[in-house]
Amino acid sequence: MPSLRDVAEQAGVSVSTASIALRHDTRVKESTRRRVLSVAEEIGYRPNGAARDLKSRRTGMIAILLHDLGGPFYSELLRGVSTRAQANGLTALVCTSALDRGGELTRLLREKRVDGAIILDSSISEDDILEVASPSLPLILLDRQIQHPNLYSVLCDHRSGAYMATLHLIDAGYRDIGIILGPSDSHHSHLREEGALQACRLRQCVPRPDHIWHGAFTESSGYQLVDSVLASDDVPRAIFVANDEMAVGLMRGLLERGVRIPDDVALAGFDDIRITQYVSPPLTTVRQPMYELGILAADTLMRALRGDEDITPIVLQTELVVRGSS
Amino acid sequence: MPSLRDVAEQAGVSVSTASIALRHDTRVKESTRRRVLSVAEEIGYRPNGAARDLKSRRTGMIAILLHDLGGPFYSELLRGVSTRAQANGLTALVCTSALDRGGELTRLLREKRVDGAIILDSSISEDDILEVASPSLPLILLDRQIQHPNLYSVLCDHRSGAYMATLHLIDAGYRDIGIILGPSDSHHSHLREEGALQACRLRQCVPRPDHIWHGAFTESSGYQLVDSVLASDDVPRAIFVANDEMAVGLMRGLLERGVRIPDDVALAGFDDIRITQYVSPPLTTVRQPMYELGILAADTLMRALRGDEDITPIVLQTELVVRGSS
DNA sequence: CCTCGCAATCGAATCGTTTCGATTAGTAGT
DNA sequence: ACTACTAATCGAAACGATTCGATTGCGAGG
Repeated sequence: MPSLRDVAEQAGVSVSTASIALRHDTRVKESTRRRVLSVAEEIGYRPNGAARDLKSRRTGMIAILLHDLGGPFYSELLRGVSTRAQANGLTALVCTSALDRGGELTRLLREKRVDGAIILDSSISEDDILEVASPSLPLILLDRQIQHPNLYSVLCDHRSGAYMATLHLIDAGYRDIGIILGPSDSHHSHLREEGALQACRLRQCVPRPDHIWHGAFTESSGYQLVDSVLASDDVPRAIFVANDEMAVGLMRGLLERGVRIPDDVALAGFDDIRITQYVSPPLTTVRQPMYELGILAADTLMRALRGDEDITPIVLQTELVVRGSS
Repeated sequence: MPSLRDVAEQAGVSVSTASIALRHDTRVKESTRRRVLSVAEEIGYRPNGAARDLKSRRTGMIAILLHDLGGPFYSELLRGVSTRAQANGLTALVCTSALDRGGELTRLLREKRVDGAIILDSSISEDDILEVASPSLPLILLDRQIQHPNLYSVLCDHRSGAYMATLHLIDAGYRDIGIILGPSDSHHSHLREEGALQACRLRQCVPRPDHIWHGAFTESSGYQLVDSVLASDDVPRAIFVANDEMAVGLMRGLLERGVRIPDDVALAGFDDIRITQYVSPPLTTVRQPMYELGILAADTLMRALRGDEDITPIVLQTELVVRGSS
């Protein structure tokens, strides 16, 4: 409630002096500075963020836009981003769009209540992104690329991850490969499909078309696919599943039918979500370096905020994690 | 970049008219409203949040303060909060304090960049909370109580949850109970201990003092406790573990030692984190209704923002989830 | 004694909205 | 033709900080 003006009056100085005194500026005499500080303390002065932001044209805050918090690795991502944000004196906020369609875009980005943002949310349209990006609001896109001077990209190499996982299955002796993908309009699904097929081509064991299925990237969709998979006259000996959620669901279904893993069917997933370590057998999967992704995304944002205009995309490699399912 | 003034000039109206025109106020003629709107669109006008907040003294944003995002149920909590926030035209932000000690308190709360906040983070000190709470910044505390006119509490009944779980173990025939708690300075650990002991007293099977252990609420600390537990000359037949992380760790340790669950030792945990469903056997546990907690917290915040001064704490009940481990 | 330079402080403009009381125009009533 | 009223619009004052050029006071140098 008390404003800088109240502090100034009670300390017997002008508002401008009070302002710089609070910022420990050397231009004020030590004695006045102490006086201002003690008055501020005494009357419970708190700077008003809105006023400061308005005048200084920066907020000291950055946003991380996610679709929802359910994602398994968001905590690691955020840890990476926070680390760097704090080192640069910024505060990182997380905002989800799943339930607040557009609200967060308007409040945070359109109305510039943050200095920049990191976006990992394929449900936000390209148009919306293009609309809000500006020289004073650089955006870092994760796992997505849009050509624009104020859009920077940090990508994970999903293709090579899927390639490694599939190659691993093949080279473990399972030449009869099946593939379970996500929704056909999913960019990630598409990339992972390409990687998997590339490995198959290399080893000359491209799966039959009816050994490629599509799920919804959810556990239950994986579970439901078990019928289709087992219905095949010639069940594949190994399956690359394009994400762990589906892989876990499928695994549950297979075990219920008495299929032994990896003896009857080997599995590999993608994402390295936490439960992959706890299912039995533990699931072979592909890890995305989310912490590093956060670090790089934040660093890129800092660069952008400093005016760096190099928008060359940064690509991170994934890591194959071999466990009992293969 | 373009401001309301630019819009007004180009549309040939005053700034004040432009302002209300953009808000679809009926005081402006339909024709001018359209003109203003089209000019705004044309020159890419975007309202400046800081200016708006400064003048209107509200931001339309609320914050959820968590220690970190690693927590298993935060996504449910956030979903609850978001639902209600959106229904009231507010945007919910998540902010973690683990890495940004104090920064988020200053930027968001002290400098009032949000209208209110929901706090679930025992690492934020009572002093800090008391310092920032004010009539214009109501705070909702989850699982914590502080007496203050602008602090509202929503609590989960951890005690009765622990009571139910322990009673369930005893009534399943295991009279020889062990208890694994969290750090002794943890409020949650203390509440859960009370509940567990209350059940034991009721059934007259209070555990021996050396059958009560303390961990760190982490999986690895649970794993490490397996030695102490098995070292006992008289291993308890059932163990109530004060959180699932430790329970899962302990379970892993026990299985490695060839202990059968629940035949040799029965287990119950607390929290109902996701992996409890995937470990074998699935873990009996206590579910906190995080979605409902989010809903209630948000509703309480809305009440507070409307000036309601009733700070009577709200208490939510937990739910026992019986699975294979008991 | 006068001026110069420096340190300390001040005043006023500014950021971009919102809001409220004042003004103008237009219409209707008598 | 004049007032009364409403509808539409305007002007100016906030909101609370920052910032920059201007001012004051004072000791040193000539």
